[in-house]
Amino acid sequence: MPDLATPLIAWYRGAARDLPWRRPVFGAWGILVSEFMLQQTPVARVIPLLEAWLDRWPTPAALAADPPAEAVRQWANLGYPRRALWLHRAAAEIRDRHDGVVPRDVEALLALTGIGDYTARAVAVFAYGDRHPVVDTNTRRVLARALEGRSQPAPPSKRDLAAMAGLLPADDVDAAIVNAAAMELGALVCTARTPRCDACPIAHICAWRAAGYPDTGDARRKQARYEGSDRQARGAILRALRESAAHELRQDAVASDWPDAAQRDRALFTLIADGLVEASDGFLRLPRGASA
DNA sequence: CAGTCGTGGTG
DNA sequence: TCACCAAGACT
Repeated sequence: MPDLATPLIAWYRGAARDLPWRRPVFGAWGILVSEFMLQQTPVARVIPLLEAWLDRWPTPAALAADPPAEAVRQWANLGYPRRALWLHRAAAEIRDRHDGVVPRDVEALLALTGIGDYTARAVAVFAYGDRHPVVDTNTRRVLARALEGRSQPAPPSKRDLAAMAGLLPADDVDAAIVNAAAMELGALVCTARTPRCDACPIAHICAWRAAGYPDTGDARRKQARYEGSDRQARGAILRALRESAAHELRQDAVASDWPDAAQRDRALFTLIADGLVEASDGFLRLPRGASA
């Protein structure tokens, strides 16, 4: 196994972006919120909304004290609005189970709503400095190329965690940097479309480069078309509710111009099932929560 | 395991 | 122009 850690650490020192959540004082809650927002949403779109979020809700308890509707509205156009609901639930769980303190233990983090293998370890490592493998889509691509000689990674797997764990130095601080550096390399250099191999600090040990950059195929799931999809219909309904000054709309007026009425109704049904929308007496609202 | 879930920038 | 892509998680 080639040593990736040493060149990655050296490269990261000089090339890492100055991102808000990397500031030493950012705090575990800020890290947690940033990780929720970064799930499938690009960094540049997250930064302004993250800062607004933390200005409004500087602690988990502050967020949990407001109704989920406020979280969904503040989420704005980040996409996948279930994440706003889940972040609100996680905040309440942190208040109720952990005295309002973001837990440090990976198992406790995994038990929170909306937190999976990536986010749990990202918080434990980047907020608390513990030694765990953190594997995101960037890291999987870097390892697929450098170690397996593939052009694109296989679908996510539990094996990814073990593979990354095997690359981490013994020291906690160094291990955290290697985790961050692998992600950063994938984001800046070892990119999905046009990798900048001339600027890569591990090009000399890259199996994909040694093999002549073969196209090994792409086993990733392809995204469904968005235009005309149920997701677009859901987005239109939720946008109308977010932007409603009265915080409610007549059900027969929401997305009334949507071309496919059956699709609109189906989208609304799933939004209600997801807890993103509440319906009563002919009106739709964002969720106000169980307690008054 | 495979399907589902937003939104906007970009090559 | 339009398909691809983006610090995933849940069912």
